[in-house]
Amino acid sequence: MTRDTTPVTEERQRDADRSQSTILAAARDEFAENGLGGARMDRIAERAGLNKRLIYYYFADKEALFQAVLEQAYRDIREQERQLNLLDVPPAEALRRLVEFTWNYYLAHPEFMTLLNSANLHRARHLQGSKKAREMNSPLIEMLAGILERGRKDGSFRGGVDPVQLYVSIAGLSYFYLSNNYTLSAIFGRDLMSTKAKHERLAHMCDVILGYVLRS
Amino acid sequence: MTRDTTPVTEERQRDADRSQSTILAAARDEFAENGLGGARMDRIAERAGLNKRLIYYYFADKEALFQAVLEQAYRDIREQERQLNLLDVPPAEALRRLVEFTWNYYLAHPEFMTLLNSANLHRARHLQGSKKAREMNSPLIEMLAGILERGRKDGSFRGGVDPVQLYVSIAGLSYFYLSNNYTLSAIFGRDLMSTKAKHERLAHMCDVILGYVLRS
Amino acid sequence: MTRDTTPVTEERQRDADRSQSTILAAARDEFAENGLGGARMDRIAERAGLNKRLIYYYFADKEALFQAVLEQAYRDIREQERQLNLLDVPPAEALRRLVEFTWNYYLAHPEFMTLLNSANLHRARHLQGSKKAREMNSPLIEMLAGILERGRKDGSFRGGVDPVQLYVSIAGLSYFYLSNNYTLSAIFGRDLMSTKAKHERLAHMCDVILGYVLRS
Amino acid sequence: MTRDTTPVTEERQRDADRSQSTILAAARDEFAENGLGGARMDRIAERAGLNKRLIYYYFADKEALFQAVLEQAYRDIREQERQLNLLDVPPAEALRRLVEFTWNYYLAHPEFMTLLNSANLHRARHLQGSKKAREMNSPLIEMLAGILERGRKDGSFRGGVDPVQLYVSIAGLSYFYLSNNYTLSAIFGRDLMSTKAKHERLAHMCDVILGYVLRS
DNA sequence: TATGAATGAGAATTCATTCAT
DNA sequence: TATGAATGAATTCTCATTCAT
Repeated sequence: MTRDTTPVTEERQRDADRSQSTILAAARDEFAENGLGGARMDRIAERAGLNKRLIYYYFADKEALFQAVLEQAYRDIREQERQLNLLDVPPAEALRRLVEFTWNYYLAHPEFMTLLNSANLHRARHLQGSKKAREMNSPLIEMLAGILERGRKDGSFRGGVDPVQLYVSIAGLSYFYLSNNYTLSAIFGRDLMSTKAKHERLAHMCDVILGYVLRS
Repeated sequence: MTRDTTPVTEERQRDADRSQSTILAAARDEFAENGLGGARMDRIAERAGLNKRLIYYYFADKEALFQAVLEQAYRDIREQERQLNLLDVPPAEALRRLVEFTWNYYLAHPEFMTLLNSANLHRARHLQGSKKAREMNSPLIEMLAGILERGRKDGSFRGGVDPVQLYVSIAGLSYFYLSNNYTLSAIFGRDLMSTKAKHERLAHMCDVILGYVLRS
Repeated sequence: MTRDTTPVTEERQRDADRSQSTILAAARDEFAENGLGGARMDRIAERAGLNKRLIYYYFADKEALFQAVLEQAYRDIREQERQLNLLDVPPAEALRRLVEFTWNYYLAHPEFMTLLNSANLHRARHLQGSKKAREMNSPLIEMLAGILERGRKDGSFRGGVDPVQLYVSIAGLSYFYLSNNYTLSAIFGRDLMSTKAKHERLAHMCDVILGYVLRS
Repeated sequence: MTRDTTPVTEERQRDADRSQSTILAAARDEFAENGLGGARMDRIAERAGLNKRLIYYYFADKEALFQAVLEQAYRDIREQERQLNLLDVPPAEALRRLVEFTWNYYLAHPEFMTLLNSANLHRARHLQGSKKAREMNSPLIEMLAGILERGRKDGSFRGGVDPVQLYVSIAGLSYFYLSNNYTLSAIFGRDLMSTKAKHERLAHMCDVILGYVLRS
């Protein structure tokens, strides 16, 4: 009997897990494209290919779903960040790689930026509720601190650089360009997303960060 | 007769104009607080202290109202930017003032950032329709170009700096910090909006920009 | 003084009359195109090139305006009908002309049919209120009675034909074809409004009416 | 298990079907009484005893609902027409029955006329969209063609009668009288819907049609 | 006579959510 | 676990009508 039911249960569990992450992925896309206010539960169900009612089976309501999506998004980026290994790389090169990583992550995950915007529009109340806020702290801060320390020690970097400030600056340089690329393109009348433009932006950002950090 | 009718006409005109800009201001606040999807026409009317129907009398629909708000927001910031006179200021100091101006504008007008986010969430389609997109080009670009030129000439600045890239970077440094301050505060567990934190951020940004631009 | 004001008053009166009939014409078109429920006071004002408020100056409300339009429409058709002089025409030819007149009137005034439909949709309550209902009686009834009498006397027409019934039949033969021409065209898959089709219809209707009335 | 689920599914299906046709019937009445522009979705829901939202669950919008009502109305009349069996009836009698059928159908289904009027007010655009327009072709046309053929063969009917024209005429004779009965009654000052008046009309129409068709 | 501004009631449609199975 | 049917409360937008001049 046990043998009989156990696999069934497991299978069900697997189905349940799959449904749940299908919903999460669909919701992420919908929220990313339309914001929290513009997202539609109907469309999420449709994207997921599942019944709308099922969403409510797994998530209390739209808000809870958004919070889950947000947490998942943080888990994803932190996971990627943890893969970055810059311990053996010379400080300047390490910084350059870090800038590049941030840029590429936003490029590959534009939804992360819109989710972040939505979260902040709502004053991050979805994070307040989450006990995991602290877990969301980026491992990049630690990494940056290490790099800065190494650079300062070998005399190539200036001292007194706050890794948190630098982290925010690195992110901001990519973020503003990519998140506002539609309005910026319209205003400047040039395509900011062409291959050439993207190369130039990345080069500029590296110059800025290194120009700031390198001891002259 | 003339005396009688003229003021009447003017007052009417003034009423219409006043109603329209009252609506615009109310809409700006509502859109800024809730995004395009989360904004409520009812609330806009309520904020404006005017009949909801009147909004539709002056603006075709929610979208058109949003577009009008956006255009107004750009007019406002460009107006402020034009006031900045940095011609007589030494290049390095001029750059510092420019960073400071940007920072202070965002601080004083947080709604500008959320409006920008909303506009980009919708792929700037409200700008595409606007013939004024080009008028929205920032005078800061020209100003920056002049400053960079002066700095290069007097030997204090490095050459080859693209004013557009630099403009985007200056904006991005403030923008990311302020626009995402809720999530960042939650994650870092510190208040990014304290007076001290704000001072530190401004100092850091000036360091970054000048560190990059100054010839070592 | 009298001399001075009189012409002014007359001119004003003329303006007033003109405005009123401009409104009536605009309203007739709007009601004809959209029915009573679908007509829009805004559009009527726009069509008339006059301020919406003015409509209310001359007509109590939408209903009263519709009633005025209806009365005008009846006045118009009765006026035209009165022009028909068939006294000197041989009975059979007179009937043929009458059929032709009806057909041509509907062709030239499709709005008359839609107005009639609207009036009947509302159970002719706009006519009930009108003291003029009786004035709306068609002179064609009398005319028809005369023709039938002449035909019966000269032995060419059958006796016992009710002029009212015949009037309704003559009208009905044109009306159904023209009023429902869109659905009929769609269903039959042929264009009922081509020149050829119209000729055929007219010939058919004459055949029907004369076939019925002529003594065999 | 099978026993358990089958009826469930069926009942669900039946509920959905029932809701849908309840809505259709309610909508038909509302549209018939008020026209497309005058009909109210609220009232349709109320008439149906169902939630207004449900209407939108099954029908895209008011227009689509109207189209569905129209198609249903055509299905209904065509269904009734198909029941008419006039093959074994002598031609003259067959024609008489056809006139009578048409008359009685309109009498019993006055909503059909107002729906038709609404459809034509809107230039039959609801039919254009419907692939079924052709299916709506009346079987009466074929029937009429057969009757005319039989009558011509046995020498009682004249030749050269177009069944489509005759069909339109038969319909028109009833339609005009019944559809416009309110205005006609007001104008003539007599009740066109009294039993006597209706008898007289039917007799007249038969006389007209047979008078036209019968060889003298 | 004429008009632009303003409004309250209402109408279509939408949306998150729940029911019943 | 999964789903189609159903709903109440909004929400955007419309419309006839009135105000003030």
